Amino acid sequence: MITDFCIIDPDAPDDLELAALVREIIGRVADKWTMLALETFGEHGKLRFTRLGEMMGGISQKMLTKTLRQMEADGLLKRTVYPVVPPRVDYELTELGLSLGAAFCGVWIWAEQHRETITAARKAFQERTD
Amino acid sequence: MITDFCIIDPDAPDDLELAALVREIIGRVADKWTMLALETFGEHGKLRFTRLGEMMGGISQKMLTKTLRQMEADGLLKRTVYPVVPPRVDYELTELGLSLGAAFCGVWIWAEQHRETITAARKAFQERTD
DNA sequence: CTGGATCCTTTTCGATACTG
DNA sequence: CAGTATCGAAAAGGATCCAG
Repeated sequence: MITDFCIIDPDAPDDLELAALVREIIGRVADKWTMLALETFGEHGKLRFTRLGEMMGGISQKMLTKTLRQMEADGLLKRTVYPVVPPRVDYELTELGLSLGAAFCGVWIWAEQHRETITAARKAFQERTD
Repeated sequence: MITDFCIIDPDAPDDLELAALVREIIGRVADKWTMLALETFGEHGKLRFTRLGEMMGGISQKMLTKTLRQMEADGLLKRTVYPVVPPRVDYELTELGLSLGAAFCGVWIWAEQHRETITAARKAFQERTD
């Protein structure tokens, strides 16, 4: 499937089911809030719920909860609950989460490197379609 | 921003505005249909509207149009209209589009390599939260 | 402090019908 | 063939209130 863009494990199965799974996985991790969380954890390491929300900026607590649950379910995040009152919960990336952050670097770098080209393309397209 | 995951151009500006732009760009290109289109073009090169829709499978013509317009606006895609009847329109990736496909390889490979780990994590999480 | 539950608004998306 | 236009269903997302 990906063979035109990159060298890939030739033994990897190449059926529709796998492609669907891979896309489903990417669809989840490529989520706006997931990426932002990944970035925030990458910068600050272990974080508590409220602090994380502040660092991410603009996320509602509902979305924060949902994002964290999803990342935890996918094994990207480790959640540690301290049985104290008031409750304290720490979140930090797992090895898997860290490796995803690394994998995403290619795209982040691409976006940074080409941001001006893209902005220019958008402007040109905008003017072209009047 | 990304400095914890990868080595990055030290001269790159590092303000909130840039981060927002980069995230906005990634949010667009990490879209499900955009990624699928990228993959399909990577495999088959130049394609016509209807043919592309067939190759992508399951996409509505409305979403196909929207995805193609968006990619074209961002400079990922070149659209060629032949003034014939019935109309013929060819789409193919630009250099920028190809480079994005390459950048996404890291994530695709990550998803393929870790698909079983993720599936297992999901199952474990599911059973853990009963 | 950490979230679950609820309500409501906004956005997304598919299906359908229509045009040059 | 390659779209545009429109409608309604469904999902995403925000705001608020409440509980352990």
